[in-house]
Amino acid sequence: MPELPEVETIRRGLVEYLPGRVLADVEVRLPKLVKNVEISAFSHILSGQHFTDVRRLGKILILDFQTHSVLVRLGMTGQLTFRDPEKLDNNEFSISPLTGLQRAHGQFAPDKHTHIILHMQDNTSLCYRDIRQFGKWYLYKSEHLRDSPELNSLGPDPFSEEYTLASLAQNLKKTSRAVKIALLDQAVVAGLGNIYADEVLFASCIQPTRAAASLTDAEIEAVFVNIKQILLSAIANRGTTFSDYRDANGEKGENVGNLKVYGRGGEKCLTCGTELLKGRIGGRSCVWCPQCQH
DNA sequence: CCTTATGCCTGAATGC
DNA sequence: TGCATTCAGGCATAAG
Repeated sequence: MPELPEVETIRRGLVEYLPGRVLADVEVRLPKLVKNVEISAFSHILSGQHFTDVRRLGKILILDFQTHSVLVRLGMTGQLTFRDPEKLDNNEFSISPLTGLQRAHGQFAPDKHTHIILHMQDNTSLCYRDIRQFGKWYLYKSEHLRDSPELNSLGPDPFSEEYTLASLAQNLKKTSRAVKIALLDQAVVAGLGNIYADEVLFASCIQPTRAAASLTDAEIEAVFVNIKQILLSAIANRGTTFSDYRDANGEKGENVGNLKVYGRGGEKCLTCGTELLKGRIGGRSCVWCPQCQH
């Protein structure tokens, strides 16, 4: 599921391809994904404009055009890939010798899960594929982007100047919610999802059920530092792929092997050997070490 | 203000 | 083999 490191990896891929390219036609096959404007306006406004930049805030990807910006929330299974027909080999998919399954080689051919295609004048395209259709797209005039509810409701991005120990401490100390749930709240800090929230709490030796307001200053500082370190490390590994996540080139990330707790419920803690517990906190699955985390 | 529940979705995994 | 059920979860929204 795309959290900050996955979205950042997609962004870094797209920024190599998109700026300067001109949109010829916008093909929206599943109109409900575009949330704040009619499809006709969405297509009409964007057609003919060129990409100026690709940015990210938290888990939100921002596609900048000359007069407008598009916000993309990838939800659970959203994929944004760049497609260049001139670079397609004829063997776009191959059969994995290990699994017998079709394995992507870089680019995705549009299929029944491809819901939005931005066609460029040079015949390349940006394909949005989303199996579970939890993704959301928004269109804003550039000057209104900062006032959008989607960006306005975000807390500090961990790699922005707004992300400080003081801001994190303030946001954690004012809520009695479980710290795990608080870390998933995009208004507290923007970018963590279930994978990295579990990883941050393990690295910080904090039980996920603890009330956020009960954390000591030292624990908050550990969380503050570990958020940045764990996300940076995940970005260096090009994100975590469990099933659906792919980068702008359709490639998987390599960060699964870097995870200490997420996806390892019932296995042994890599630090102390205790069996990792798996439970539900606030409706979300959660894995932690009962020995290492207090 | 808070917490909990629900709906949106498909596909993989599981149970009978 | 097939059919029904459960689970995965980001996020908005409603209810308690």
